[in-house]
Amino acid sequence: MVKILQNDTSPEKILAAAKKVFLSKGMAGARMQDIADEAGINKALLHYYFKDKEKLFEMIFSDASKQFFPKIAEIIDSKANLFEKIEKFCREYIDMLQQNPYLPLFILNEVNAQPLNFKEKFWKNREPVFLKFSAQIDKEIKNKKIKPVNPAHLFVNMISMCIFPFIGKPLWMIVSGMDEIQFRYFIEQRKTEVAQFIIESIKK
Amino acid sequence: MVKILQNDTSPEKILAAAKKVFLSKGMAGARMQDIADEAGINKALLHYYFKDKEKLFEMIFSDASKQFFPKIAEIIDSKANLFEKIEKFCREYIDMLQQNPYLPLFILNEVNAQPLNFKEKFWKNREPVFLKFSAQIDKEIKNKKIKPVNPAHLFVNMISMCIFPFIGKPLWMIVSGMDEIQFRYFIEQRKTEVAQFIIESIKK
DNA sequence: ACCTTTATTAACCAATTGGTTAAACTGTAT
DNA sequence: ATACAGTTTAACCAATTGGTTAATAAAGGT
Repeated sequence: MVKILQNDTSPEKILAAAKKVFLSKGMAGARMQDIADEAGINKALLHYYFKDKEKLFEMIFSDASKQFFPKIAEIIDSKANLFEKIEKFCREYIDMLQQNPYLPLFILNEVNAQPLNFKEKFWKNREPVFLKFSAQIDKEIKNKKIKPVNPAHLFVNMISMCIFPFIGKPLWMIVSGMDEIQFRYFIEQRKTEVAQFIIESIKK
Repeated sequence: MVKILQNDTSPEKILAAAKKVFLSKGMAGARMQDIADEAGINKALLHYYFKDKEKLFEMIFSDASKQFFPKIAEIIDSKANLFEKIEKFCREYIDMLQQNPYLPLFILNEVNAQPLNFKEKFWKNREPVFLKFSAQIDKEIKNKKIKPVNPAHLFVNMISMCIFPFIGKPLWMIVSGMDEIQFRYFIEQRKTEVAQFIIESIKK
């Protein structure tokens, strides 16, 4: 079932189609013909506007990166106290992933496939977001606001619980017997459940 | 760098090579010629012993499933108390993943790509592992041993924190600046840290 | 109207890739 | 030695696929 996109310029149609195909099939599984069909245009136009598959993929990946990463830094940098930040992060990040459920698997597949390529092209001049987070945790520990926990594990735990359910969605639906509507509600709950779970664990 | 396997029968060499290639490249990215090279044999032998790419892939996937899933049920079913079970699960499951770090991304990519196919071929007659876990949680809540938590979220949280670090490994190494040795130590810590983090959150 | 540039397409091309074949090789039983 | 079954290989084949080309259509300026 190919849904042809209308009302946009050709490059826009191509990007929308490429995003859809690359995010669900990945670089290796995506077919240029499928992207052209999805966009409702001739395959040659893909090369006319974007040179080749790799360039088109990089375009999509770059876009996806901008959704996936800056959101984390943005909240870590904000001026809320720790618990508020944790709540805000879990709520907003899970919400963003709910609207882009294929993002995590897409990004992580590519980073795993070519870590060095990713580091050089997409991780130059990034803010040291984890160091900031870590520093704040250490401060809160020193001020006796939270138990002495390892910031690295806390950070990874939080990220894991936010992201993984989207990667494991179809498996979890099979295991739990949930349907689409129940899963949607389950994710809705997690927007507050995850932060609560974390805070319960680290609060004094 | 192709390392040719020796001392085994051809089918064994093929399976070992196929596992290596499929787990790191996935179905779409894997090449039959690469598998043959890795096994140090002629490509035609792949078809002689395993018919075609799909059959060979299913062989590997079936094997991987047997590592990935039964381990969960095994521990959930054991006769320990809840906290011991959580500790045992996190320790043993993370340990297993440490020895098979590509397993999660491999399994989850395939399940996401073809959920129905997975359900029919690999999830028939499985034990209702989540229901058992859920029942035990409800019992512990009723007996006032732990806070009233939602078993579904608890289960997904635990699985997420165990599995995700292996999917996000290269990204986390870039973000945190860890090298291989540090990451290994980080995982070693998580074998106890994750369970502790969970128990701190739910204990009364 | 006419020309020029840009956009779009059908047809085509070359490389890759999964899979086949027929011949050669290896070991074993007679 | 010979026959025979199972094993292995080089060469080949057909389909797929990323990418090109040359011709056509559309748009814009004069």
